[in-house]
Amino acid sequence: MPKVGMEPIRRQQLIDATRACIGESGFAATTVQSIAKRAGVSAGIIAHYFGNKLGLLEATMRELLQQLKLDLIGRLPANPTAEQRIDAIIETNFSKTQTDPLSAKTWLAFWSSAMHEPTFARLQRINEKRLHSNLRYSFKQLNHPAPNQAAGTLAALIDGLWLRGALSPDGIQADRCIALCRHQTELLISVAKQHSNNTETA
Amino acid sequence: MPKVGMEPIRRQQLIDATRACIGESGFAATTVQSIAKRAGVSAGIIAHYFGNKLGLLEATMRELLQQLKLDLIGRLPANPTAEQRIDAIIETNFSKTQTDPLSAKTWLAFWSSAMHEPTFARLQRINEKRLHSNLRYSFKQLNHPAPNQAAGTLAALIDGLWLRGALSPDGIQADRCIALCRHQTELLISVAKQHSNNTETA
DNA sequence: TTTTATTAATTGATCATTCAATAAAAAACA
DNA sequence: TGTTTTTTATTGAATGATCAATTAATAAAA
Repeated sequence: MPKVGMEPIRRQQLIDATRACIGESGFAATTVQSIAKRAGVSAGIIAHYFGNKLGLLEATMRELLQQLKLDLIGRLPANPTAEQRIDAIIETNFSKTQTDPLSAKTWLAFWSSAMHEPTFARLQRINEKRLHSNLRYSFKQLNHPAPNQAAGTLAALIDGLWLRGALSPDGIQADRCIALCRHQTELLISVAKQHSNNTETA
Repeated sequence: MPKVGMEPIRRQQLIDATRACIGESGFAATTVQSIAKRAGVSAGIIAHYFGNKLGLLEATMRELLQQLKLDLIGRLPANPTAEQRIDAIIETNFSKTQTDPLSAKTWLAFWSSAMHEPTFARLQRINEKRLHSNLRYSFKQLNHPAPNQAAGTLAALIDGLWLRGALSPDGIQADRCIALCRHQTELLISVAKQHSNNTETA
């Protein structure tokens, strides 16, 4: 049956199947057999395209991160204001593609594996730092007196809502999470404005 | 060698060993062999006291939850004010016993397993609800206009700081987390007070 | 003599990886 | 153009390791 040029097709099929398996059954129950079966190919092909199981898992996590990155870029207007940037970050993190139960479970599975798998830990840390520095930059623009702290608060709030949603039987309530994050942002900005007024009049 | 009355001793040894194994090597690498070895007993004894591996894991998670519960009770003064109650909750969640890297990793491992293991999911949900309802009750006492939302925010912030710390190479920075949560609580209370004034003068 | 405590070895299942075999397609060659 | 060789794509079976659970055996204590 072999046709030429299957590599990109098979790679994508296998990555998709991996996401589906992890989301559906978790990391522990995701075997190369179950992935191959879902992708409709033989298990041996995984070694051919990804070297081994870890290689496939790494490629899968990379794609999740890439998707998140592109999603944010797509939501950012040209020359965004600080408020717009924060808003785009919030919306991206609670977008449909990120909060459907399958993706949410896949993310959390990778997060917990990152504790003991250096490959995942590295990727996870890059993502975490990007979120934090994007937020910090925005709060700096808003003259927040403690941009680092404000960014840490909002980043943790996003991750926390995310985690609680992933573990909840109802899944992530995106609208409610976005509303909560927006409200929190307003709170943090109002603190920044009060500070601005105080230093101006001082 | 058998002595009588070993049951409580062995149970505790095995639970401790399980926590240590999961915290050190993660869920995937924690086998009954590795637990038994660390506890200095034979693997067969696990079946004798806990039925099977899942039974031991469940007992381990129960102990983590119990410890958290007792920790909070110990920190609550008699007839606490709402502020005191919130403060005790924050301090408990970032206490030494909860934030040392081993415990943090063990918690996160159970959280992610809860996605696909109903036994863990049930226990995790009970804990989550207790945190939320404790906070909601306190914000209600403070006349916060949206106690449910305020509780959701602080609970998510706690979990988020917790998650980010568990995945960070530096571990959980308890002091910083507590300071952040306190600051957030003040923010939320100040909103409550403004609301009180508005409704009084209206 | 029965109960409690414990081990070490066995069993059977599962899993990732490797490997030999197969064949279509492409390239090299005649 | 026709033929041979090489490359690419794929499978299914084997290999060997690992693991949870079971079991038979042992012995102290009641």
